[in-house]
Amino acid sequence: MAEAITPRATDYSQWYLDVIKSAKLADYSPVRGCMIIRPNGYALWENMQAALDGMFKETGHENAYFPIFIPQSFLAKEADHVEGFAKECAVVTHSRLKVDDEHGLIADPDSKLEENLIVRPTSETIIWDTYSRWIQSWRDLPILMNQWANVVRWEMRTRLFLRTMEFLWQEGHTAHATEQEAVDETLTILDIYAKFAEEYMAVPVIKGVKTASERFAGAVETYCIEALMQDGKALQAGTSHFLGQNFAKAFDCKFQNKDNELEYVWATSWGVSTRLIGALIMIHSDDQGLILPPRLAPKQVALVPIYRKDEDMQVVLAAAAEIEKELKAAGIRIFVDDRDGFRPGWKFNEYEVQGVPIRLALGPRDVANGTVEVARRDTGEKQSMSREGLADSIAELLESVQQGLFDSALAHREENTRSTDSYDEFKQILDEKGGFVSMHWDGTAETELRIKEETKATIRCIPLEGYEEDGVDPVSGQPSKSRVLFARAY
RNA sequence: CGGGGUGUAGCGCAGCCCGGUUAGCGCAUCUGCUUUGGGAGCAGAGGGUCGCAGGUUCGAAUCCUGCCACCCCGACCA
Repeated sequence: MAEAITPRATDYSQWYLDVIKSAKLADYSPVRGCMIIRPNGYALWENMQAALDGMFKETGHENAYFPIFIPQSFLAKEADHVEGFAKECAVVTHSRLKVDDEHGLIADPDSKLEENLIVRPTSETIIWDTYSRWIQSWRDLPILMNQWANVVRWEMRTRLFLRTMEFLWQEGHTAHATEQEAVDETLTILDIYAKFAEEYMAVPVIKGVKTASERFAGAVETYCIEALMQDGKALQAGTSHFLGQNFAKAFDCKFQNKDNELEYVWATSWGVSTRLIGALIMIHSDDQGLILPPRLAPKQVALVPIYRKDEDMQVVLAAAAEIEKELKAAGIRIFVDDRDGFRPGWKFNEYEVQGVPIRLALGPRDVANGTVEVARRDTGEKQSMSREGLADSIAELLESVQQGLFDSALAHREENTRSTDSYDEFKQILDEKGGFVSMHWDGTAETELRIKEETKATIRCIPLEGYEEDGVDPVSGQPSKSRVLFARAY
């Protein structure tokens, strides 16, 4: 046994870190809280990017790129925004190093910058400064823009993928002539996020609205998708913000409308990050390691050739090459592991730990019989399949794995979503079972805060659908118009 | 920032209380032979400023002082 993965039941946090390490997704860096994304992790991210990017473009968005440095003064322009981000900004103050006799290498005092630069924690400010120059007329609108970038937030406590000081994400920033158009955009993106999570990641999500206290700094309304992890904790998987005219006012971004009047521009911003990889790991994987949904898996199928003698090797590798060609032609991402210095058992284990959805084993016996051994990672089932029509069988199996992962994640969420009208029962559910708890809430920040302080549970969202009903908040005794979803969260 | 912990080979650790030959062990690595349908076996080899800086001592990984870093648990967050 090279490295053991801590079982989930023993220590869920350690299990999560062990899975990342043994699947070679990421590594720690010399700098606290930063993460090295290894090829296995990055390939996964690239597949996520490709799918999302396609959906953004289909809905009329274009990619651009803005600088990593933002003048410090920009951050000060939107009051809520600065309050939200000021405490976690990396600040660049000098432009040079020099060797000092006493202290070694130091920032050269003579190179102190005229104005400090902030390493972007998000790009609203620099983008709205730019939009104020780009937008004059209603003809300049809308602007539907996205960027793939890295951002830095100086977090106090970090966790690989879930919260790192630097992370990769996409941030969309759109500008509109009317409030309705901006709200519609916010919801269009929310739908894209939910579709991506469910159809590609096989992660069921709940669409909802954040409460005022959980809202993005500078937003009028924050919409989100929330997912439930295997340990019963919730994770915010993506957010889409309706920014109103807040940033337009802060950066004096006005346009002349068809009636010849000056109006402030309406805004949205939205993002998902490498945190999604964390969600993927926590939702599907098991004590043996990572489990990847086929649609995002960099390797969908790994073929392990088995042979003893040299003449067997020739025959087996030739058959493996045929299978490879056949499956590739059918658009399946297959990898033939013909490395000689590793034994089959070792390879079986490697692909299991790395979450490859389907593993094929091909030995002299199979070649003689015209079969191949097929093992699926999610259920562990093994079967012998005929080489006849193999590409179709595998494609079907991949779909079945994809659907199976979604179904079991959904079943888990449903089993762990409970409704209550009693605060005592609410606490009991959180302590004994975890998961989502649906309860009435009077809509006040006071009650929300009290519940958070007493139970560590937060309102994950006010779901968009299916939770409206008249009732009473059991904590305050005040009337309520809708249930909301509470959970302890990452 | 508060609480706890850890720094010794690439990784994981022992040794430290009670100072004393050449600082050990497991995994990994390299070489050779045998192996190959579920993480191979045997034999050999390489690899260390014991976190950093002072101090005590004939002698410090070990005792003392100071510093630094990282990890875990809380408050904050995509």
